[in-house]
Amino acid sequence: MAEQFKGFRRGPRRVSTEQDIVEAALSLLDEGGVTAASIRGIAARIGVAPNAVYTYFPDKAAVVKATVEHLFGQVDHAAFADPEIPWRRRIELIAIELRERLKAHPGAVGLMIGGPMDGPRALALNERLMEVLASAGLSPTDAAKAAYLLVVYVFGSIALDVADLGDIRQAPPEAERIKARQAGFSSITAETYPLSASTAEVMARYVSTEQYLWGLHRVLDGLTHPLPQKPDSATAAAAT
Amino acid sequence: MAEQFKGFRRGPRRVSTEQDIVEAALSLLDEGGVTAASIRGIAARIGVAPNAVYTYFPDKAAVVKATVEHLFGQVDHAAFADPEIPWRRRIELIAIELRERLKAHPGAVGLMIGGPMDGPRALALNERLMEVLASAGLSPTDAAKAAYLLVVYVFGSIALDVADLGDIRQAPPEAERIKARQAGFSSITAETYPLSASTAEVMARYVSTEQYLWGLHRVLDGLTHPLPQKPDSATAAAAT
DNA sequence: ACACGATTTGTACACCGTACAAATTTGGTC
DNA sequence: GACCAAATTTGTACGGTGTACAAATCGTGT
Repeated sequence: MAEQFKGFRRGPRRVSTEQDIVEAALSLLDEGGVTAASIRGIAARIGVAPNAVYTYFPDKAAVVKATVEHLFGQVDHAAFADPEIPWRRRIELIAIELRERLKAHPGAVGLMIGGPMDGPRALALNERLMEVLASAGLSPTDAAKAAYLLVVYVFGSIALDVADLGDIRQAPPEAERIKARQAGFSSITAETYPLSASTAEVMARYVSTEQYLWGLHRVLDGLTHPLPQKPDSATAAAAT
Repeated sequence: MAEQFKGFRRGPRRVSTEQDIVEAALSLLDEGGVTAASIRGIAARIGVAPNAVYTYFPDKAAVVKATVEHLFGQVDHAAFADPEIPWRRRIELIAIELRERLKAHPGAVGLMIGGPMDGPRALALNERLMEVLASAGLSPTDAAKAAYLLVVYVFGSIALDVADLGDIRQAPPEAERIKARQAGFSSITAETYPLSASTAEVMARYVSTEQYLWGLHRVLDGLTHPLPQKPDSATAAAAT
């Protein structure tokens, strides 16, 4: 222990640390989106030259990675550990917590989807999920697969929620938008597709927490009560 | 009709069209990832000055949008329309088709997650899905919600599949990687989290089509056979 | 007081998206 | 065939990005 700590932090540490950088990145992300979270912007916010960041992080990717990890660290695991709460409710609570935590930083969500979710805290979340599912009676293998499925649902849902689904949410396609689109790439979107109005409505409506939880429970239903599989349809296709 | 077509295409159309641009963008995306698909790169591939692209597209975002739409256009809808095939198998077929089509262009997947999926072809896909679910006996409202859930699962699954999950897949964290990480952002990842080896194993294994379909069918199970809801847990939380 | 090492900074390079005006090519009209 | 107008391409340029390199600065142990 004493030997481990021998090499003390030296040098002119004035303002910046890893924490400062990550926090600056997060705040910039919230204010101005992904584009605002630049190395130069981060450095300017801390009051430091851009290159100073490279003392603590080798890459910008590393900064992003650390920021994502920082977000995962804010997720409260308390509900997971409480054995008083029934397991389904526990998962529901953590799904809500995760969603609210991530939706607080929409810019960051775009960063982790397709990005680095392999940090220790992100994996720890998956680990806890598996434990809960195992305690619900699932076999270790099924619990692992189920945990992955749940993660997919939660993140996929949040991603599509936060995503820029264009102007579907805000307004029906007016003539102006159509004109602009046709001017932009006419030959590609020249064909017409039958589109009912309900599609846009549903996508606009699904952002609610209520429907998020509805989907979550349908997934849980399928996990805990899988239907007996007929050998002719799904299994046959999967075996190839 | 005749009046509509009066303004004929004039001018020196030598090499570039919307199609050429999109195809160049896609090929560059496949070869070098997102960073390679730059306006300058696309223009260079067609043998044109970078600015020439802006004749056909107002933005780079428009190019991305068109590329994503182009991908959706490659998805074969045939299985959807065939009433001979049982509906569950139809959904399975389209899920496989979509997955294979998207996995052929991993770089593009990162583009659409959190990106523009509001094109006519993307919406048409959702529309067909709703039709199949409705024909399976679901009410229009439930069909709409179920379609959204399925889209979330399919895209979330593919996204996590294609995503750079770090080195989890490839190798266990060796001392070298740990050292590099600690050198990069020591104070943040200094804490240790309990991590079982199975987490990494499961994530590494789940890329298989078999498990992708397993999850799909569990979701379908939950959709077609939702458990009777107890008023104390989920519904109470959702009502708030 | 001195030196060492960690940290910060200045400068610079290659790349990005894209705005603007000038040049080029084409089709239709006289 | 000459001309015009419109569509397309290009040259140049600006501000932005990530980041490599060497020089300068500062805190700390001896």
